Amino acid sequence: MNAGGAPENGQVVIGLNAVIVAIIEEQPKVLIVQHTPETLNAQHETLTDRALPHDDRHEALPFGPFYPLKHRTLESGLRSWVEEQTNHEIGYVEQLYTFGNEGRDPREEAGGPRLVSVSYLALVQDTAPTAIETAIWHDWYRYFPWEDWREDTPALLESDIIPALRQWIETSSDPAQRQDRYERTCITFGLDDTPWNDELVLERYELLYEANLVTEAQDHIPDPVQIDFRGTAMALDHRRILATAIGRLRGKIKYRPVIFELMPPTFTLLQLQKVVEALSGSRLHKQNFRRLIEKKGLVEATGKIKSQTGGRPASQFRFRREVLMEKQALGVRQN
Amino acid sequence: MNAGGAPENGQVVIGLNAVIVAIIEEQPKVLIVQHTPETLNAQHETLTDRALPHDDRHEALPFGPFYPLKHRTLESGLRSWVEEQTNHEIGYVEQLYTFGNEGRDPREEAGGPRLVSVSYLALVQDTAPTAIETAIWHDWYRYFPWEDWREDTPALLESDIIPALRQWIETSSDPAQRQDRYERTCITFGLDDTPWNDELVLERYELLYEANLVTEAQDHIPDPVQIDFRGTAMALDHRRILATAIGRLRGKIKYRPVIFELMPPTFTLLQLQKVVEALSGSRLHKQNFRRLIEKKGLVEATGKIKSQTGGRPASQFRFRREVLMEKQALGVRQN
DNA sequence: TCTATTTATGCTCACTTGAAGCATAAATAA
DNA sequence: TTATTTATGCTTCAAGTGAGCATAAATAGA
Repeated sequence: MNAGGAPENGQVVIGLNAVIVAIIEEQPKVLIVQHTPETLNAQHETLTDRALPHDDRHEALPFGPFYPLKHRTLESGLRSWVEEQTNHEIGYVEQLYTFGNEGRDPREEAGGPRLVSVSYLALVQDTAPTAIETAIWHDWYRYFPWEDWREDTPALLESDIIPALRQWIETSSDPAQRQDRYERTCITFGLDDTPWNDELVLERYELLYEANLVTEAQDHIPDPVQIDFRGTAMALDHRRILATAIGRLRGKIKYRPVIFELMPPTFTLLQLQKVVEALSGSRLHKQNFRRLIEKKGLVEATGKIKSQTGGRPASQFRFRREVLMEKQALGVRQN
Repeated sequence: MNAGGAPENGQVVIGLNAVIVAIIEEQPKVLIVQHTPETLNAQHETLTDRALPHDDRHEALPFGPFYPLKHRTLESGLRSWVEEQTNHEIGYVEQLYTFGNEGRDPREEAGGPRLVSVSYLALVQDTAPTAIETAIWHDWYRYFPWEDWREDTPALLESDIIPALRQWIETSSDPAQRQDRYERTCITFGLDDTPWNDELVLERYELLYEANLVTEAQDHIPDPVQIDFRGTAMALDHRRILATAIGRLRGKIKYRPVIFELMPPTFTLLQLQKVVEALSGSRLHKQNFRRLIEKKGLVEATGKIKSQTGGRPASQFRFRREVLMEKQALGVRQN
């Protein structure tokens, strides 16, 4: 018997996962911790029932507990341990998704509780060093190299992923399934003239997973050389959560001014553009970008001028805090 | 001591809330159950600490338990009890939000577990009668009369809500707060030439809540005459969940073809338009709507023709199932 | 039967938005 | 000095959107 709830139907424990994003030197970074198999076992969900190879290479998202007696809300629980661990004030928090899949916690089989994880996206203001030594800021394209189109088409796509996907399409014996695979590949990976859609990060990852092209999907210990071949693998389903976060953020910046949560107090328009490009993984037309930003009225010139830009000095801008109120205030959509 | 988890930090129970939507006779409907105070106490979260008046008028969203030992995933748990209770196959399910606020379950104070509710939006295919006699399909504008702009501007807005909000703005003594209130009211309620944004359902409800203009926000037993004045009140924070669902759905139909989950297998373009209008609460330009739909290639003519339309017979269409795969396939955005 | 009314459907037009590029200004680097 | 880099203003062409005109084909009613 326990304190409350439906004991005969099993118990539940809640955990909080955070994708903590910052822009450091114009690159998109996520806070990553190194987990040992033991710490992982206690905490996370898997995308499948298969266990990951225990080879000590577990890069994982930070994970925190939810203490019902201490935290008034899920979000305040998240904020408290994230701010504690990162020394950053969190500007923006958004709930991503709640995972309740069976079979993530091995202790479940021994009658342990079901682990339900609520995942969050958090944006922090740049880069005071973190309090935890085990945590590192990693470029998020480390995990999704095919998502970075800032310098031309990612090489890995042409040389490896697209051919592998085409082969996966062809290996199906059922014509309807081939058709289905082909269409989904078109949409997500922009095959055959379909335009690339930067928001489909999760859909692309899931397609690769289904096609057995990422390490997490393999049920054998992978060849060490292969492990990081198509992006660095992560513990359990953390790469999936990260993909959710990136896709959500890419969509969000197009219609909400969340971008400023990642900016320093004052910046030039090119700096702003670089951050948008870092997140969306694509290049933007400079003149049109500034026209857009100025039209929206999201920023105002400080009157100051920044030299050492490598060229003509640029006006500095600041974000107009007022528009934060305007919940629907437009973002920086450019296409 | 209990079976697992962090007992010293309190326990947690998970519940599942569903906003089940169907279109019945071209009106947007949600499945509503009548709750007694007792059934409510055991289950839901409140927006504040204040209790609702116990006057037997509790219209509530269907609620179901999550059994970790029975349900592989949260979603399958939801599907199983919803399909059981409604006799409908659910075409589409989307997780909305997870609420973990303190103070919803009165038993918490007596050492009971924290109640965490995961809420879902479910779309069902029309209208076989439901299995539960206590459940009724209600027009969703019953709860948000100000959201229905299909026949001109809602009368309640001009006559009551806008004046009340203006007064609320003025009653603030702090000028900055007045400014803030004014701007938020402009954005959400389209004051002073700001255009009405159909997706801000939740933001509008929360503004009314903050301004003490909805029954749920009042901490006294309301005048019976007043209860349904600004839309029918719901139990606890269910009206808030419903607002989340409506806003999410209104946004979704603009870029994903979820609308077809609500349509019969075959339909005319006007029928499709009426459904979009019912959801978005606005009128659309007929010729432009059909141009849009035909351009997207989401539908195909069946070749058949429907008479008794009250005018010239119309071609019947069906949804092209193929495009369901195309996750990014465009929806029916018209503005 | 004739006519008003209703719905279906094709098409035009003005206007807005978006993508791309030209051109000039004002710094730094060599 | 000159090439290079960045900043910034402006134009042009194409595509998309909103609004309305016009015609077709049914029903409802006198």
